[in-house]
Amino acid sequence: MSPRRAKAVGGRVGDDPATALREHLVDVTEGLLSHAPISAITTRDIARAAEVSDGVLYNYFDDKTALVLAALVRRYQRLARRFYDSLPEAGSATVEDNIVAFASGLIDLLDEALPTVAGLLTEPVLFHRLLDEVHRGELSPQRMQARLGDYLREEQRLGRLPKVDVAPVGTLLMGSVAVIALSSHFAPMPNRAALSAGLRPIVATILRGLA
Amino acid sequence: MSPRRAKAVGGRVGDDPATALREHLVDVTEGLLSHAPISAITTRDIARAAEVSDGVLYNYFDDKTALVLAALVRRYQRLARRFYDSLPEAGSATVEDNIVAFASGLIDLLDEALPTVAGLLTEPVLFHRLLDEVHRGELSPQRMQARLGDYLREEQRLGRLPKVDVAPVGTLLMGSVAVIALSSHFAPMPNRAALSAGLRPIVATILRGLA
Amino acid sequence: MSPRRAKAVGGRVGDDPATALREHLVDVTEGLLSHAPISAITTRDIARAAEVSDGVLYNYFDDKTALVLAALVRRYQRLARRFYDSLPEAGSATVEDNIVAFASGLIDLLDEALPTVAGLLTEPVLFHRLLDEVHRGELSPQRMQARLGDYLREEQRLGRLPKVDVAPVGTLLMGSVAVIALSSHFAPMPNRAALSAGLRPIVATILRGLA
Amino acid sequence: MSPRRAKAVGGRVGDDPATALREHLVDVTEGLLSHAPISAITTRDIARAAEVSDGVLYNYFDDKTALVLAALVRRYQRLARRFYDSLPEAGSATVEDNIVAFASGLIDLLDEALPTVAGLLTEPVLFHRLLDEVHRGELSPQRMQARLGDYLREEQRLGRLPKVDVAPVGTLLMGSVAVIALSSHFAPMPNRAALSAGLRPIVATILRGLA
DNA sequence: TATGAATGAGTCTTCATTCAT
DNA sequence: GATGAATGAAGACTCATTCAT
Repeated sequence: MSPRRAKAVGGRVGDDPATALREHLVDVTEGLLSHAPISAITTRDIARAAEVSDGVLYNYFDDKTALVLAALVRRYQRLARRFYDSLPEAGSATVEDNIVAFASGLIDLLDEALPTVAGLLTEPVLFHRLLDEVHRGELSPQRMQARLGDYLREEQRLGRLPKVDVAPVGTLLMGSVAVIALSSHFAPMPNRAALSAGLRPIVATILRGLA
Repeated sequence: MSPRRAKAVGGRVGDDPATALREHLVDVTEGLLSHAPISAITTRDIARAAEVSDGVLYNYFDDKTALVLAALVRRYQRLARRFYDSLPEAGSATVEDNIVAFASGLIDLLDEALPTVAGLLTEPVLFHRLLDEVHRGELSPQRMQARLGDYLREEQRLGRLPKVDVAPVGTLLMGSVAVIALSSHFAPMPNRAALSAGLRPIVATILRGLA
Repeated sequence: MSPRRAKAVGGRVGDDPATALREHLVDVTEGLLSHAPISAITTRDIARAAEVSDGVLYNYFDDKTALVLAALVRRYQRLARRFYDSLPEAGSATVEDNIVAFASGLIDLLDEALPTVAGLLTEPVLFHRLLDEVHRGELSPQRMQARLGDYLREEQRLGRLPKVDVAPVGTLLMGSVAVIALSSHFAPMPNRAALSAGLRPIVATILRGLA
Repeated sequence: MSPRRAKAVGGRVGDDPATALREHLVDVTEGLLSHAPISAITTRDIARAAEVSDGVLYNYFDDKTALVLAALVRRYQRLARRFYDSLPEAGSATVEDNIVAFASGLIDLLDEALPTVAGLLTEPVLFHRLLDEVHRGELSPQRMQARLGDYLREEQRLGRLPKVDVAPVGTLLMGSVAVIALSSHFAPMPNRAALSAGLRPIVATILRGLA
């Protein structure tokens, strides 16, 4: 019953052990977020998964919400980073292929993020705090749309795209992608393969619309 | 221990009073659905809001879930009905105006439905039961998309639209609308007016893409 | 919603209809007692089974307990009556056969009564009120034991049984029967056939003990 | 909202305090079992009686059922142990005295166990789980009957009992004892003294029956 | 007198949070 | 700092009983 050391922190060499435990809790919570809706994750689940006692979390976070928020931010950043890293370079391949690639990246992103986001809409407080955090950072959603705009304008500069307003492309593409990703969750018989296949004609239509 | 008469049922003239309370409960629950995520609505909240005792709901529904389901179905039908009633006739006005009108209706629909739908993703059982109910009815989501297709084909017959495949239009339009509706929830400072304004160039781009 | 006649009372010709409904409730409740433990029978179950409204029972009984008590008394009397009617006559067949017959009747009685009695021990109030009722009547359990005594003394008078004290026979027989009946409920693998078969050697032992 | 230390655990010196509370809960529940039928014991009653908060029981048991089961097993073992410890040795005193002693022990056992056992018949799940537990242990009911058989055969070997089949003795004795124990519950005015007094002639009759 | 909807106390169970050790 | 048992407010649901009609 006397205080014991946390068992499973491990701690990367050179890290402050206290910080290490904090990070460990966030990691573990982030992991749980992919498997269950927030409301179904209990503090005990987290403690068990982290192989740590029930009470520790309160040594590092004000409450459960604060921990979950930290995990959500981390999750968002991981997904956003992966998305950014997969973006094509202007001038390479064909414009259509590149836009399809961009859309595919978005689908992957949404596909993973949607369940979590959906679960979040259930917790307005958490949700708005997450938005605040996320918009503060350099990987904000706004910048994701802007990035597509940058790419398109670069292609216009390279003469591979007519010089018209490219703003609607963002909305059209994001939207189509969202429909596709959502459909795979909503449809009575999810058929993501077919929907993904539908991506190319959609991109083609958008590109024709730019002409 | 001392039963009393229900206080707030009121009852529309000519209604079966028993049915009246059942409807009252559904009404009240539907109302609560707009203000709070499903998981945050307790049976007590419902009873309080209905000014009725804690146990009544079980006189009319098997379950909290059954009541909530009834309220969701009602909500869906109300929104879908409003949407259908706002649809333009082929041949009237301009095609672009009509599609913008269609999209506006969708935005209104999604705007109200999204929080509820999102909250539903957390409750798979309820969600699938709602889908079953909703697909059984005449206002099913499928028919909503089909309706746009019908309209576009009618305009093709009238010669106001080129005779190409109109399928992508559905996805593009639904998607853009979803983005716009979602943005109003995600953005730190929702600016729906501006987003709605962006609708016309988007529709224009889609129409050009059909040419 | 206006008062209606009870639907399913039927009423034997010439009966006071009010009494008829009272009896009907008792009948129905008695029926339910064979199928479920008392604590699992709700007033609603009774009303449903009687095809009568939820509240009627309170027009004829102080509360649920009073109705159930009436049903228990009726049940007891029915079983006891059946038992009495199956008793052998002194002088007929053989003494051993007659005692076996007596024991068989007891087994049948206990077999039906045990679940109900067991369920009763859960409700001390009800239980003691039932005992009071039952001991007041002419079919009291005491008289059941006495009846065996009467039979045995009659056989002694007929010279078919040695003239010793027959009092222990009652306890021995009732007890063995109880063990047999109970075993069929308690045993992990009830094997009533085998136990019933064991009856004859037991009776033989008892008779030898009387010599 | 404001957790406090458990008040009444006390803890026997040297015990693991966690185990102490678990045991305390079982003790308290066992105590309640003697005073009230299982179905009338609420989790709150237990918590109150243990002077502990409503939720603790779920820190140690899956279920109310699990706790009650533990208490029942304990109760059974306590009673069975007492019974075994009171059994006579073959060869000592007289055979009749010894069998009377055996029967007295059984009466004591049944007297305490009957109300609980009866209440159990109402809860089939609990009942079968208890049987499983109890049959697994070394104090199983089967061994109780076997024990009497062992004793009688030992007396036969010592020449103090005729060498006939002793099987019926078990049923006869157990049964008579059951009748006596039951009578003390069924009779309007329990008169256990008188009934116990009736034991000797019964045993005498049984022994004569063996000759 | 019969109806049956309404009542609400009471049941079991969960879980974020605290705090003595 | 770490522990993890204890807390107790809630939550969904049941059901004997009442009473306006």
